[in-house]
Amino acid sequence: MNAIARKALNLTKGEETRALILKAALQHASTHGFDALTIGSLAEKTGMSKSGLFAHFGSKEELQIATLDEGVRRFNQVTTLPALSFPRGLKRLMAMCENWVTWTTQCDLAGCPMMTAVTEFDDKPGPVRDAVVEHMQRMQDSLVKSIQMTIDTGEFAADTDPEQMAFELFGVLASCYRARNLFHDEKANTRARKAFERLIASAMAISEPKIVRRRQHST
Amino acid sequence: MNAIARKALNLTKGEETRALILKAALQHASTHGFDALTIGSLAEKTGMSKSGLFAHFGSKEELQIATLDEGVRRFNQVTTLPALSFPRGLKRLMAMCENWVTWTTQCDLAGCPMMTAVTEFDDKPGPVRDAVVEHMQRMQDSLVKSIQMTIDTGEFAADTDPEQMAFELFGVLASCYRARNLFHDEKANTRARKAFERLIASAMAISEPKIVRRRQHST
DNA sequence: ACAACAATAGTACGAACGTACTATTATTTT
DNA sequence: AAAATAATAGTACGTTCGTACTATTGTTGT
Repeated sequence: MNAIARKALNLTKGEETRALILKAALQHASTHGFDALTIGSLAEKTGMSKSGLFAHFGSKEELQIATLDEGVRRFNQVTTLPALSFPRGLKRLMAMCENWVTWTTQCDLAGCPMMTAVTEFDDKPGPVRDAVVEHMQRMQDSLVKSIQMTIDTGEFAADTDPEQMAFELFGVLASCYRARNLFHDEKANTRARKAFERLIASAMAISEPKIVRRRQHST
Repeated sequence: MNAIARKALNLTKGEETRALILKAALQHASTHGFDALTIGSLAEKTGMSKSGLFAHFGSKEELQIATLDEGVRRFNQVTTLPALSFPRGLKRLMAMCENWVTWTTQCDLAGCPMMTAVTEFDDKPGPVRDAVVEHMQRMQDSLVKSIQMTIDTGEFAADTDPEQMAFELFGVLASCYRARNLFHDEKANTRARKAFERLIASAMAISEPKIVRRRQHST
């Protein structure tokens, strides 16, 4: 990128390089994990010197956090944001589910970087873990809110437990990623969609016509 | 352990040490992952020398695979095996689900080592990945078989899709582990149980009395 | 265009890694 | 008890790691 194009985007040279590094870093982390996100390998991948790259972050932990942030940014960009164009309630929730299934493919990532980060740092205290927890908590809150909205619109039964449902939706996604990445199962996405549908269907409010059985006859 | 006690168990000194190492290794891997399973840290943890420990495995990969095998062995020991004492069908399947929820606690492990291994090696070709795939495939097959049995006993509806159900059961477990390890959510186990129940209930065959609606009246 | 500054490269360091190779103990077999 | 063998420890090597520190190049504002 030349200086003129950069100015048009209001980017300094440093910011541009940083973005390029993070793109490579996210790809690397989504494939090999955040621990494999070494300064050396990333320097080689970007064609930079170790020290030149290092200067952008100051520590490996900062690099990991920055990469995680970038992952979340991209995630929101291709899942949450587009879903907002749907009316709040069931439509929007369903759009989000569908976007979850396809987002890594859309972003040209091997696996889901957040899912990787979760298992990698869930028992490793420190700033990176803190960042992971914060991000995942925020995502979960936003999901719970979406479900609550669907209750509020009357599309989900009033006694639906939003947190329980979020818990189960997340599980479907985890299972989908595993089937895709470990088994290369082509049916993974289909299975995930079916599971989402089942989950959503079972939460749906039964609406008219209300059926009242006056008499029951056994065969 | 002295030589006499060892002989009683038909163990050579080497086998005993190996078992002790693997116990420590499994604990370490379940907490910090299989990549953090370094010869040095493990030697320190067991009070052995690096070379003395190394000699038992010959390579890091072999150590990782042996640790994974040990994890699977323990898993089967506390989940699959006890479940076999229940009659085949729904009872046994439910026992397995319950055992999944509690097995890491029972074995004094921080996280589920297999779940960790899956995300750690799903994109890292090599013998360890091969071992992970094989183990997970075997587990899934056994789960599918259990579900099929429950269909055969008539407890699950005949049109139940065993693979789809296995997919969803696994997701619940993944979500449970995440909630426990990342969020330290005490409700994780309860949520998992509820999810299992829901999943099982929705697959259950509707049995007598068969209700036939002769007339429908709208309110 | 030139000074001021930002960005990148170069070099060096101690630590930890996996794994040879050899030496020394324990254990087992005869 | 001695000989044979298994198990463990010691030492050393080349790599790679993260991160200082300094030098050089590139960019930007005046």
